[in-house]
Formats: sequence, structure tokens, C-alpha cells
Amino acid sequence: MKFLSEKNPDIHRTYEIINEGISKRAFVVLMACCKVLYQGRAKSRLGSGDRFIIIKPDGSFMVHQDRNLEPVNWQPPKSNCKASLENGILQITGSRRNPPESLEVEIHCTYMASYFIGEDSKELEIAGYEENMREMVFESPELIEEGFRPTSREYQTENGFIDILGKDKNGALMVLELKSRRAGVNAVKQLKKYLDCFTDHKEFVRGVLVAPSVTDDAMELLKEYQLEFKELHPPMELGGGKNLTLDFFSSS
Amino acid sequence: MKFLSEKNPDIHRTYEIINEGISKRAFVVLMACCKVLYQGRAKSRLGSGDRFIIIKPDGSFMVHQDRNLEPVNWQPPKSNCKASLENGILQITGSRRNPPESLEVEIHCTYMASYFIGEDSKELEIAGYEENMREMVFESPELIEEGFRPTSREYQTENGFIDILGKDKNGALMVLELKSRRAGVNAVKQLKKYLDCFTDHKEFVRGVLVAPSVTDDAMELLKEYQLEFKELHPPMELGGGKNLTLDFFSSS
DNA sequence: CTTTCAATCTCGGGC
DNA sequence: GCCCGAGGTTGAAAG
Repeated sequence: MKFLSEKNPDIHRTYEIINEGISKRAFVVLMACCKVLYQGRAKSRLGSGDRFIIIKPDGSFMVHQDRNLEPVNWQPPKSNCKASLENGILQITGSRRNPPESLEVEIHCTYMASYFIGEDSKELEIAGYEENMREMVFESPELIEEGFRPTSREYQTENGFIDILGKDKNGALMVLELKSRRAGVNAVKQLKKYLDCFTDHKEFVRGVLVAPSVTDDAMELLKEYQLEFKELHPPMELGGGKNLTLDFFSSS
Repeated sequence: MKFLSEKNPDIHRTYEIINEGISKRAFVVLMACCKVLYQGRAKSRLGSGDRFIIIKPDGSFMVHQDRNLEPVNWQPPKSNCKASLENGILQITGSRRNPPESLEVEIHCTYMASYFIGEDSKELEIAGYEENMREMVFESPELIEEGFRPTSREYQTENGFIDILGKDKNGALMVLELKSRRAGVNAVKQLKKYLDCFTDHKEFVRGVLVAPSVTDDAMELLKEYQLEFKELHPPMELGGGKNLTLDFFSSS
């Protein structure tokens, strides 16, 4: 890991460090007093204050305040980040063509300027998504109910894609809408829309909302529409089959 | 701005810096080789690599890789962040009760450890759909009231930018605050702040909140401050992003 | 390239 | 506190 970090660099030195970091495709990090202007999909302005600025090697560009998880302003990966120093004014500009937009950060004073060239080849392994739930239901249909047989996933209707289509033990058609987290009224409305595609169907079609839980409003709406709810939690198992919790911190 | 930054601190020193930073409610920043485990709404694992770690005073906790805008793992504001050093293993844990979840970062080696205590009182001012409303009012001032003449938009005061400044048919100054959605008490307070910039003005200054509707609380506050409300709906959106793109090209 | 949709979405506002 | 809707959503996958 190569890196450089300086405290209280002046404007010119800050300019040098930023350029060096960007040209070396490093992780550039500043703590500085700045003001920010964004123009593009919308338009925003942020007055002067102390903030944290990050430029990643992939072109991601962020300005973080001391609050909130999200950056107050940003540019996505692949944006073109450049520093400029004109008439004694230091500015970092991140821009892109499609959509046309730019983020301008004017730096008044730098407390710390750094860049890092690190190594990180690991990718995140994650579980607990709706897709994991879909797989689980296909592999173990009895989790929905005894005798359930899924026939197709992502079944296309004129009102969108049905998560899972199947039949119950009596041969009645079942439409499943899956949610990986607590489901609200929107999920019920979505399910209802799918069922509306089967109004000309001869027999009764069952609609089932499958989620770890539902809001009270959603449960009421389910009853009103004569739909069902099946409690099911998304699987939380990571690949490899190892016992993650026990092995994780003792394995290195 | 107070801050501290050290290069290549050992595990014990890193532990001290993190604790000091958190206890002082500072912006804590690390560049370190680490591995990460998350368990809660979902579950994830990230093997060892060089990453950037941020703990904000509000409890926001992030782990950034050298790619992507979003952190690879995180905990939202108000999470409880603590460092622990046991059996020579340094770990930062961010957790919360509702929903129950935790993020554990095990640090193997630190390249840089810092904390910053900055000042930043400014809030982001953003103009999206409000922008269209402003244009509409400028083109058809009679929508506000008969005889209204807008004089300037984005008028700068020490308390921020006034959406529209103008005069009524009697020549009295009018400060307009636009909201594209139902306005709450915050909008009223904002308007009041702008009016406070005119306390030394000889004549009475009218403050008008322009929005499709207001909450009851906001309406009460308006009366208390002797401010006015004008119902106005934002222009029908014809695919906001595309409009913006077209404007961008035709104006340059 | 565009379109679509889930997300540990986040964030703010109302209730 | 829960719930709902918006977002410069982001990001990934599929067409």
C-alpha cells in the first residue's frame, strides 16, 4: 500500500496532491472547507463549511457532510474528475456527458489531503434478497403450503412480471408476490394488478403475498381483495456452506 | 477545525484514536486493511482488503472499497459504534436495535487514522420541480395575484436564497417561498428566516408560501407570523429528466 | 446502449 | 415510533 498524507497543505500543494492522486488512479481523500454547486438532472447549492471529499479510482466523486449516510453531493463512477487552480481559486470538477451534469467543489482551505493506492480484489458475498427467496420457493415449494407446485417464474402479464406462478393441490392457479422485507400497501396493489389479468379465467385464482411481515394497512387491503398472506423470511445463508459466525473471526 | 491524523499507527494506537474520535463526536476516518461481516436485514461477508472506513458524529458508519459510489457495507445514522481490542484483535462494531443488525469490521493493519471536528451549519438547497414552478410564476405572475411583478429569482440573503422576490400592485416588497409538494412547518420557518433579513426595511414586507397545499400546523404558524399562503400546483411533469436534457442542449 | 426493478435502499414528512 | 413516497436514487441484470 502506497500512500501520501499531508496536514494543512496550502492551496497549491493541495492542487498538486489531488492531481498526483488522480493520475496515479489512487483513492483521493480531502478534509476541507468548501462550497459546492451541482447542475444537471437537478440543481443544488451548498454554502461554505467543513466537509469530507472522496475521489475514487473509478471516477466516483463524493462530498460528505458530518451527518447522514449519503453524500450531500456526488458524481457516479466513470465521471471525469479534474482539479483546476485559476486566479487563486482551487476547484474540483466532476462531470459526465450522459446525462449532462457537473459537480463543482470550490476549496477554500484544506485540513488534510491524502491519496492511497491499495489492493482489494475481494467481492462482497451477500444473502437475503428477494431472488434468494424465489430460488428457495422453487426448491422447496412446500414452504408456501403442502401440495403447492410452482410452474413458472417471472411470468409476463400486461401489468408486469409475476414473481412466481403455480398451482395448489386442487389445481387452482396461484399468483405469488414475493417481498424480502415487510410488505406495505403497494405490494398488495401490485398483486391485485396481476390478478386483474386473470379476470376472464374460468376458475378462482388465488393471490398470495409472501413476505416476512406486512403492515396493518396492507393486511386490511389483503382481506378486502380476498388475497392471502404467507409469512416467509428470505434465506440468509452465504455460499461455501461454512459456519460463518463461528469461523469468521478465527480463520485468519 | 481541530483534527488529528497519524500514519501507520499500530493496532493499539488505532484503537486509541478511534475511541478518542468517537467520544469527541468527531468525524473518524481510517484507511486500513480489514474484513467485514454484516448481519441483520440481510447478511454479508467481505474478505480481507484495503478499504476506507468512516464514522460520522451522527453514528453513520461506512466501509468504502475503491469502486462504486455506495459503501460496500454500512450502518445508518444513530447506530451505536464501538471499537474493541481483545486478544490482539481490533474490531469496530456498529449496531442498532430496530431492526436488529450489526456491522463488524476487523482491522488487520492501519495505514492512516484520523479524526476531525469541523463546522458545517449549511444545508443543501436543491431545485428540481421547484425550478419549473419558478419559471411558471415568472412567465405568468398573475398566478400569484393580480398586479404581482417578480423582480429577481434566487435572491441571496445571509440566510440562504429566496426563491422569488417581487412587488405587489401597491409597490410592497413580496418574498415568495415555493414548494412543489404539500408544505409543512419547515417551509414556513424557512420563509420566516428570509423575512428576518428585512427587519430594517422601512415598509412592511409580505411573505407568501406558494404550494399546492399546506399542513394544518403550517397554516397555524403562517397566521402566527402574519404570513400568507397561495395555492399553486406545479406544472404537469412531462418526464422531468428529459426536459432537463433538452434544455441543457438548446441552451449551450 | 436502454429498460427494468430490487435495495441492509436512504431520507424527510405526516400521523 | 411506524408508514409512505420521492430520489440527481444506485446498481445489476437482461434485452
